[in-house]
Amino acid sequence: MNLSDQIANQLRDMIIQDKFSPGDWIREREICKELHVSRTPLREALHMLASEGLVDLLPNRGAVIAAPSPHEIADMLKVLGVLEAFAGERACEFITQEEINEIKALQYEMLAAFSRGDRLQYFKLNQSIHRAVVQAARSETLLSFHTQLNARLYRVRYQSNLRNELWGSAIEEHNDLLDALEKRDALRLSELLREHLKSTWEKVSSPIEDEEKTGE
Amino acid sequence: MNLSDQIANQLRDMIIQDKFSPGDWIREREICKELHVSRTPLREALHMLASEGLVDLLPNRGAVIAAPSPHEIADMLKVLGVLEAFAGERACEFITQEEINEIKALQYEMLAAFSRGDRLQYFKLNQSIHRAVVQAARSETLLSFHTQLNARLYRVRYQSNLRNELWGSAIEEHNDLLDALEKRDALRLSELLREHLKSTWEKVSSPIEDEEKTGE
DNA sequence: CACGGCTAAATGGTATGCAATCTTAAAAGA
DNA sequence: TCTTTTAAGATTGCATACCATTTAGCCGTG
Repeated sequence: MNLSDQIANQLRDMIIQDKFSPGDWIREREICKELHVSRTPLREALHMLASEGLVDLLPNRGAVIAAPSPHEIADMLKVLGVLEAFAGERACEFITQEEINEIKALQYEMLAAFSRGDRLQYFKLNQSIHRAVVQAARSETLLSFHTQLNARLYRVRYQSNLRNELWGSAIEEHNDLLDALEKRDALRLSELLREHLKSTWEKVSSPIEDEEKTGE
Repeated sequence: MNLSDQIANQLRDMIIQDKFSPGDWIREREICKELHVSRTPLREALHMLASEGLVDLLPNRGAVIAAPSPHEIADMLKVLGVLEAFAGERACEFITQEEINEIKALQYEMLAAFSRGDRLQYFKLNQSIHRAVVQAARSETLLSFHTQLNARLYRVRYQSNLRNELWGSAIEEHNDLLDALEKRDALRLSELLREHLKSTWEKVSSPIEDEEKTGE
């Protein structure tokens, strides 16, 4: 694997894990020292992240971490909802019993994380479940777009998950989701997924409105 | 605008306009001479195209123009259908009369191109109409994914349009589409768009099967 | 005659240097 | 004291040079 790709992955993780905040400047030389690489592969990595929408490239002024507005976030969640709804339909068609069992296992692990109050683990398992459904849809294109959108949304969703009082609310919805999957009820599943994303927006939006007040 | 971006645009156009064929190798130094730029910005551009799926980057072996398999093409068209169906729903909600009139105008120009037997112009107008519908959906995310998918599919669609006997078949479907738009019949429009992409696959798939025989 | 290893040329990967641009801070004038 | 201008410092953008890897051709051997 290329050094550029490795760096891109590292930066993606750093952005997602909040080592950078939206609006933060990325000073090339600084990151170079930190990752012990030269500027060329770093710059290539930044261009990749830019075309994924994770950073904005300003001419002669380098890169800043993308800071999507509430409007843009709502927009992305809408499209994500559409993609997941479609994924759900197809998943009902193609998913194997083993995959369903794996999702069940993830659901139980998520319950465990909830009981322990381990929000990070809960969040990751939550994401894994959604990813598993999309993977069951057997569409590379869908998976790649889903991954792209999730990367852009990851931070904001994680933040809202950390703060929100309703952070365990996905459990009920995921139970229904699993039920629909087992019965291969495509219509209900796709409806559930779309609803699920809508409720995500509600959970996400109130913290965002708080954040708005603290300034850009 | 960055030199890298300019180069990326140029390469995109060259790929789309068939100056490269799928599977072709991109020899960096060669293209550098041709475009009168150095390797650094060219390589940055290639990385961007790679994350858009237009080229594949092989470690230590450079870049090749992506050659999607028939299966992958079908997959992309499916997802494109979903995106356009959603776009249709939203377009019914947000589109203005001016935009509808513009689409009508494009439709008439398409008829003109059809009458003249100008396949290239016909094809471009066809694409413009679809893009106009997506733009009316007022979703940046949707538009960007739609653009990305179209770029990946452009060549294959253009090729099939050139060869196929049924190259004027979109006219009837587009008439229905306009009708649904004017009546703001979201359900029918989204259904039409999905159907339209399905028929695209049928038009695309037979030439591909022919091509398959000539070897990878 | 065929197969395999070796060497050389070509290609991609990375580092660094130089030029252009932007940011800043300080100094001077109003 | 505040504003404006200018100059220095820093940062990015691009080019080139160097290193590693791959590939293809050739020679030698079985």
